[in-house]
Amino acid sequence: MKPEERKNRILDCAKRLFSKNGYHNTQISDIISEAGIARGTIYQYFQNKEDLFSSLLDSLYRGLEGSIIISPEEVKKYMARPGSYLGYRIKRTLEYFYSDRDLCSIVLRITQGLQPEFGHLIRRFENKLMELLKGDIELGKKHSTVRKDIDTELTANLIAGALFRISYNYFLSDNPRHGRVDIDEITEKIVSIFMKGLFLETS
Amino acid sequence: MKPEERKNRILDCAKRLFSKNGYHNTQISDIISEAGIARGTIYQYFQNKEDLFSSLLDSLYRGLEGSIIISPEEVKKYMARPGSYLGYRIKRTLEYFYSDRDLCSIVLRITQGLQPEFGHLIRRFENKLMELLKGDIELGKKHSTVRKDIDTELTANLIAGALFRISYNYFLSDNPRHGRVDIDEITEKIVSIFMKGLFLETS
Amino acid sequence: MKPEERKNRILDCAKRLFSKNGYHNTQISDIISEAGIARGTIYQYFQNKEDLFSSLLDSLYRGLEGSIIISPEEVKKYMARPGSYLGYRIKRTLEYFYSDRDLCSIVLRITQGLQPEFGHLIRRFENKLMELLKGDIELGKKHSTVRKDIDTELTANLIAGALFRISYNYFLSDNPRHGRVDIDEITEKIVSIFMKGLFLETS
Amino acid sequence: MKPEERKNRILDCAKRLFSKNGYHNTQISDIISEAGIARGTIYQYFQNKEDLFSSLLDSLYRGLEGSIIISPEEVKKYMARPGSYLGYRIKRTLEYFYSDRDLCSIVLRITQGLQPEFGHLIRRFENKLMELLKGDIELGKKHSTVRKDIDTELTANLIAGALFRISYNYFLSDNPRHGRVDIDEITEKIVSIFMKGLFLETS
DNA sequence: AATGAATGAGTATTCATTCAT
DNA sequence: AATGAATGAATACTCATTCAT
Repeated sequence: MKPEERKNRILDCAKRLFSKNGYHNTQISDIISEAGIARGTIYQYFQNKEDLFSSLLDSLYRGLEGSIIISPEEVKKYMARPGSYLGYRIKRTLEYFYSDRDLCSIVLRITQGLQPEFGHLIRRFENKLMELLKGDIELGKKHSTVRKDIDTELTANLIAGALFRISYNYFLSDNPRHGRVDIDEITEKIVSIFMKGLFLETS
Repeated sequence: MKPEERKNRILDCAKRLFSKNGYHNTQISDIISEAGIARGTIYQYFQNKEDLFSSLLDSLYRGLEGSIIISPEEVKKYMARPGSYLGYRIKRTLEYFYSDRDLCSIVLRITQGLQPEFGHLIRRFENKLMELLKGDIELGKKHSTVRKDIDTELTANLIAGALFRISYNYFLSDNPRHGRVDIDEITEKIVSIFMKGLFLETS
Repeated sequence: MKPEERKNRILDCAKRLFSKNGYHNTQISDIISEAGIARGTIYQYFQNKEDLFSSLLDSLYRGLEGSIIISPEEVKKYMARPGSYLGYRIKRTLEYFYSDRDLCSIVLRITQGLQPEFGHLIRRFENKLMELLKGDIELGKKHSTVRKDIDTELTANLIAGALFRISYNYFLSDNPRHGRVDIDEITEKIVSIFMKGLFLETS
Repeated sequence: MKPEERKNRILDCAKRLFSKNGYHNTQISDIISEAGIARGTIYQYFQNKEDLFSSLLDSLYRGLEGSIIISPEEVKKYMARPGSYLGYRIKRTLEYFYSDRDLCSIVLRITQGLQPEFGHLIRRFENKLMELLKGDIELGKKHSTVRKDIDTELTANLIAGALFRISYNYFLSDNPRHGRVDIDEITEKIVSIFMKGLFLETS
């Protein structure tokens, strides 16, 4: 097995274990026995447990960037109709979390109770999504598809929180839903709420 | 100092420390030195660290129940206008988290990465809110103030996620906002989004 | 057993083991099994292995100060005849090392190859003796009992080196001499060399 | 690079590192990175770390033998005047240590705290010097240049201890003296003490 | 001969919990 | 009830050595 392969194998096993048991309840011993390597080997690739976890977060983050960024062509395409653009963003975000349950668990759950030493790495995920959402909202305001009186920051938080919780609750294996999850359907439902609101018109 | 007092003192110190440092990074040593008691004393009141944390979650949970449940009279009062009822629920929920930053940190952050051993205790908070929100939505549907085509479960998750994130981001001391937070204002903004949606009517 | 007793017991066992096996070849495990205590107990009294060793050096050093300092009355008493004062100093120094073979081994042997982190503590022993010897020589020059043309620093080094080596070679248990060592006799021989030199007068 | 060259290069780097950091604080990693070779290569030339250190001591010892042995012709030459012979021995010994600071540090410092496993190799240095010094003294006694009443063994230890300490303190780079060290001057001062003693004649 | 990734025994240290006083 | 010294299982990390390439 080549070094690069082995490193990825370690990261992979670590991802599974961290996602299942959390940072503190995952021991180096667990990781090496899962990966089928010797105790010392792990320290050839990572300085220590913290560095391993950081590296893992790093690799997950790189996946995020690739997944949820929308290209200029796509922007044009989806900008036409209000809601269609937001829907696309939502769908892409849900797809990111849906694509990898372990990732989802680590980013949305494991990561949360950790110490400031990981703070920076942890925030990157939400900061990135927040940044994109705020950009989307501002863009919408500029194009006059989004109401100008809404609070950008608060709304971005509202959407992000909604997406995190829905991802967490619908995608994680230990919170199983009956049948397969249909992201298009969920997206549509969410967009519908943000399009029309919750309430009937009380003309 | 009376036993009951002492127990509360321990819980209080533990709350501060857990909220700041997390479960694993808070040591018994920290708690006893913060509480000014002897090492053994803590075990007179709690079986072990886990029991102490559970007891703490218990006491926080009892506060939740008292805070966000809406009495039948209030239901009547707020049911009249669509949105006013939801707004009231949102406000009460935000107030609950705003009232105690440590509580907010523990419930929304510290608790997240923990092991299944706490799972049950942890879920109670969100389950309670979810139950109430779902009830609200169903009630709204029955009274024909809420659109019948929305997905109750998903919408409850959406609202809960939004409220959690907003609480976390606006109330916690280490995520400071400029100036004091105005819950009424935040509530109004959130309600507005759920009333009218995000978008301008495109005639 | 009282805490103070226990701490001394640990220091005592550590002294024996360090003196025999050196710093790096003495494990915490060795010390605790020698002292008959639990693994954690040692860390109640000392921060870590380094701190334990430092504390040990400290206590040995305090013994040195008590042993080789000569009171003003003694100075007067011995100052009368040249050589008698130096002899007294030599005797006191030899007695210090002779009194405790472990001390002797630690100060003269174990300590030598260690890292800068102990440098300060290690130097104290030789610095103290050097300081005293240099004082003695200067005093002798002032009283015109010592030749004014000798180099104080170099001579102090010469005497110190001689005393260290003789102590090490005559006193240490693993460098055994036949029969008991007679410090008075050794002292006399050393003084004789420094009194008359090594050589016959070749008048 | 030829094998022999490479082996010497390793020994050379090891010497520098051991002399600076001691045996236990010098890692194989340090040596290979200093020598610019691969980890495995070192084991082609030496069985293990202990063997490497032994080989190093061996090579240093061979230097000692070459340096401080005095040829029969020289014996004749210097035997004439008392003191001149001893002075020559002292000078040669000091020169040996002065010629190589790393050697000096290893022999006089690093080596000291080590375990019995090196005992034999370590003693060789001092044994050799002791053997020579004792021979010198006995020779002096035979030629009636040295006082017959002095204790050969003790005196040899005294001189050896003095030379070790003076070498260590005057030659090592981390115990710097102002200006360059003049071995002839030091030798002269030492010999003077052993010639005339320390004290003024109080006839 | 040279390489360097892999190995795993060895070690210091932590920290929740106990229990004699 | 309160104390705090003692406990020891658990754990991360090191580093000399090996061996397939």
